[in-house]
Amino acid sequence: MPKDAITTRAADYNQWYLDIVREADLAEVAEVVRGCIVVKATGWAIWELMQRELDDRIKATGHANVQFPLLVPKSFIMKEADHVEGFAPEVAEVTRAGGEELTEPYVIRPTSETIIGYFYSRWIRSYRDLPLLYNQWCNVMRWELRTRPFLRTAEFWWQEGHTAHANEADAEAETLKILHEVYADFVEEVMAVPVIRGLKTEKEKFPGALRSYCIEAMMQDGRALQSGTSHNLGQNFAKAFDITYTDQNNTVQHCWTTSWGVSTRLIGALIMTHSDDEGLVLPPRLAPIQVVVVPIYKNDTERTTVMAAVETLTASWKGRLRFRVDDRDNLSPGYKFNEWEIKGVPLRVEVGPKDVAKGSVALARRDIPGREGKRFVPQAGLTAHLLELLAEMQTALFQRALAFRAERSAHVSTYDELRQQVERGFAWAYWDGTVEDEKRIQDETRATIRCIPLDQPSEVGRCVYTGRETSQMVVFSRAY
RNA sequence: CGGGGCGUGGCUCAGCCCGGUAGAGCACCGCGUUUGGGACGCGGGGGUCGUGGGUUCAAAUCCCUCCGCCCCGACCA
Repeated sequence: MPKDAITTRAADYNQWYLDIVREADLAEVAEVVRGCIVVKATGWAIWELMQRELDDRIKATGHANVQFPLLVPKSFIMKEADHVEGFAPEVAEVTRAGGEELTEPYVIRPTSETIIGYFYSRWIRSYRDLPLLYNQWCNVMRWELRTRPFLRTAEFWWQEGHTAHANEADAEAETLKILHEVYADFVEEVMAVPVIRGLKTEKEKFPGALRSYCIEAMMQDGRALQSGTSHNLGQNFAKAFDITYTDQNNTVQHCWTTSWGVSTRLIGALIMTHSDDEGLVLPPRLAPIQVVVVPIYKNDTERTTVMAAVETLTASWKGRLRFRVDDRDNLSPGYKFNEWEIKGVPLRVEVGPKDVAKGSVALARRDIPGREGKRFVPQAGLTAHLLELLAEMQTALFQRALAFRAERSAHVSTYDELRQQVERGFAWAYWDGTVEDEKRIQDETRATIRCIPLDQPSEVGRCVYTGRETSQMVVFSRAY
């Protein structure tokens, strides 16, 4: 394998990203299906680990999993005005089946608010049926014009939660609970990716929502990646689909609904937050293989001794560590070192004849690439040491990402400063402009308001664009 | 969807301008020597040159169609 298989970030950030996806064997562009990818074994293993962590949190907050159909009657999509406008351009339709034209075409779900709304209207009768708290794990399709593996593909995999509540306060509480207890908690604790929790502006909110909340992360090129959204849909979908209930006073009321989702895009966020020019870097909690063992030997005698030592060493790992012993006989150790580095395995243990003699192993950590991250440690107490190191790396990656974001963030008070700051990262600014102002800024700077952070300053300042006095602080950035 | 670039063994590409026997490196298979940071020798297998059409005695090469990919913009989880 050529040494220059991965373009450096400095040379071409986009190409670097594509190289990582390919070299780490996460996914492949499915050339025969426009805009789609094949998620390969390693990529899917990461997604499964993500799913498990998210699913635990979704259930811990009282939700149950269900599955709705892939196909949605086209008329359903048309029922909520803003929703139609938002999604119409990117839906794929099924117009023929069973060898005949369908009387009503189906769309392949771009999201399931409408079909779920239809069924909720049949299921909900009384306030006693509320709240209704369901989630589904599925694939969806949006016919995107420009696609990139994980970040934007025509088909992607996600979870979409859909809940119905008796009143606005309950729906709002649900929306925020998901944002904090499920999404932000998962992304920061498990992915080691720091996020800003915020509210979307009118311009950026979900089509059909009353309010959209989001978590925004900063990638290593300073651009923002929306990593999760949670929407308070108000009564918009309830009205479009007649989702009503009878309250304690025997009055018929429209429900308040929410929807929220995170997708395989998170894998893109993971790559672009932690990885380096050597390859993928995975936080230990999401690494399908946390420790790889590379045995080193020159002949069969050495092989036997070394493999016996490896067997003893790893005996207590089962169930405590996700590990693999790389006993492939046709590749040199050096090749394996590089391969596992490219694939982002957090820790590598090398066991050779000298180690067997000295009771040591060589231990390399991925967040410090090359020989620098390598040291010799005693075999005694190795398991505990590995577990400690994994925990330490998890924290170190988060801290490193946090420091990077801080370094690339700045408060700006003039439009000129804003223009300059969005070239390198997040620009925090007081804001009291209109949707039109926001569009104009996007035209001029290619940056948008990523969110209105939930933590707002107590002081007032002057709007970076209009100069009006305001207490509202927003974050501008270029985004994926 | 606009502008630009590109489709040739699995991968990266040469060949195309100027039509005439499909090539290289890496990867793969076999044997042997190797193995603590991307090993080496010898032998071997593998390509309807993206698709469809046209021109020609003859097309990877020239012309048209469609499909796909990459980059830059506009739109989006």
